Amino acid sequence: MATPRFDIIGQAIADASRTRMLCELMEGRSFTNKELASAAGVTPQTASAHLRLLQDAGLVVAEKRGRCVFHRLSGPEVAQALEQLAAIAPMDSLYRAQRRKAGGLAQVRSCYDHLAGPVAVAMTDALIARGHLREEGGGFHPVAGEIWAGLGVCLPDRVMRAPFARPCMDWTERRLHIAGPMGRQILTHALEAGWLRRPLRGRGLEVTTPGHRALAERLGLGSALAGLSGLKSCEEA
Amino acid sequence: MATPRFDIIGQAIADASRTRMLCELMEGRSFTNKELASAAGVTPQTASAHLRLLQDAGLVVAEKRGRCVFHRLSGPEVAQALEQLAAIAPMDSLYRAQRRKAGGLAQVRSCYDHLAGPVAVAMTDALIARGHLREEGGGFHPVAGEIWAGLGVCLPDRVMRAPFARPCMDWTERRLHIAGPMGRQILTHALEAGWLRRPLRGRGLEVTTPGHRALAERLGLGSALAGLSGLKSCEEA
DNA sequence: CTGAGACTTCGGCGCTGGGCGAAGTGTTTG
DNA sequence: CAAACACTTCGCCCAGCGCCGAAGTCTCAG
Repeated sequence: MATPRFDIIGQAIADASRTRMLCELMEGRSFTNKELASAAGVTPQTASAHLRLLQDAGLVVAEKRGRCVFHRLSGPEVAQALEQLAAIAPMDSLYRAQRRKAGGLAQVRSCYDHLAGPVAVAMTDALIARGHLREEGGGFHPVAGEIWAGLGVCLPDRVMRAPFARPCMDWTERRLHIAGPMGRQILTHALEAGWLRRPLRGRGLEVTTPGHRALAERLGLGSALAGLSGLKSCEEA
Repeated sequence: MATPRFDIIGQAIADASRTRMLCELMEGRSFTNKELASAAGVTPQTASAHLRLLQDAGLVVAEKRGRCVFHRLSGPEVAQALEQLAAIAPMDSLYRAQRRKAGGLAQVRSCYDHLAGPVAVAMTDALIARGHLREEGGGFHPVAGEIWAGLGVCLPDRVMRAPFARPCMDWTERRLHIAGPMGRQILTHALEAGWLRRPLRGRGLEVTTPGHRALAERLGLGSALAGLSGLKSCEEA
């Protein structure tokens, strides 16, 4: 029989430790062996074996700089496939408790190359409610040019000609939100405009004061952002 | 850490036998234990264990009718996730040889709920070349109404209002083709109009004589269909 | 009722693979 | 050069799982 070798990918993601590493890597940044070992709760030598396996499966690429090795997902297709899996995978049972404890954790975060978390879902809802975006047939369609006006963003023609919004199932919200090229542009712009900032330490993204104002004024997200003023990223224990 | 349990899905697809079963199930129909055991090359009792596992992972549902149990993928999300994985998974090395031997096998087939195979790819290309479909930002966009005229198909308003075409990476061609709601409509129509037929035995779909004529005249696919006249589905060995 | 067929359960075998401690390699710092 | 550090390799232990033969359950045909 002619078959794609799902099993090779399956082997790679079949282990809980590797799953945790991949979830970490979904943030889009590079991570060192040590960071990923800590995220997975194993020793560095075990993590090393896992990462080698993930590399062999083609999910992860490594780059050596000095005495450090930086690992990241090998491409957007991988992130997209993992997202798709997350849509059908059960959630970690520890999740709900942890989320309560962690508070603001993951309110805003990056999902490989676009925004995710409750705020991203709220943004998508607001864009639809205001007529800037249309949901149909399982996809998001921008109402020509409108979406950019809604965000108050000026974008290059190249992007205007390819404003395709791929839906993405959020891990925590289980709701669709904007991914794809448009999602990437929104994240990029939000970072460039200073609405969001990657904190030096820890996970997630910080909403800056101008970011608060912009999202509240342009999309009416004041209430969704209510608990976030001065939000610092939260660490576990 | 809050994580989706990729590993549960991973465990389920981590085995080559289960991979073969899933590929079989991707056709979209229901299959019995015995059929799937044969497809995977294992005994029925082993297949039974595998299917139980796939069921526990939520990938497959079983329906008991009389003394037979029919298994099928639990939903479109599963098929979509598997497609996405196929895009990043290496192909079975036996594949190329088998494909040559099998000849017409898989020239046209269903991929869960839409068309796949070389002919589906050619259809997509033809629709783009003729201006009925636009590819941008990683998605396909119908040029309003035109695609249906191109296919000579009259479809309900409901579909016209939601003509979203999700791209799908074909297993064999490694090329994008039409999936999503539009893909489902195209497959449904092709079956209803008698252009395609599910053979009683064997895999894939048959292109009927009217189907040949319709695709050649409307989309200029005469050459793509050249080797297929009177095509019967091919069995292995 | 009896036999055949589809499927599942059970038990046992053998292999694979995750885990860590200890030791090794290469790089940066002092 | 020596010490610190990041990472990898090696060797070992043990749990888990794929596989099949044999036996059991359920359903249908005669």
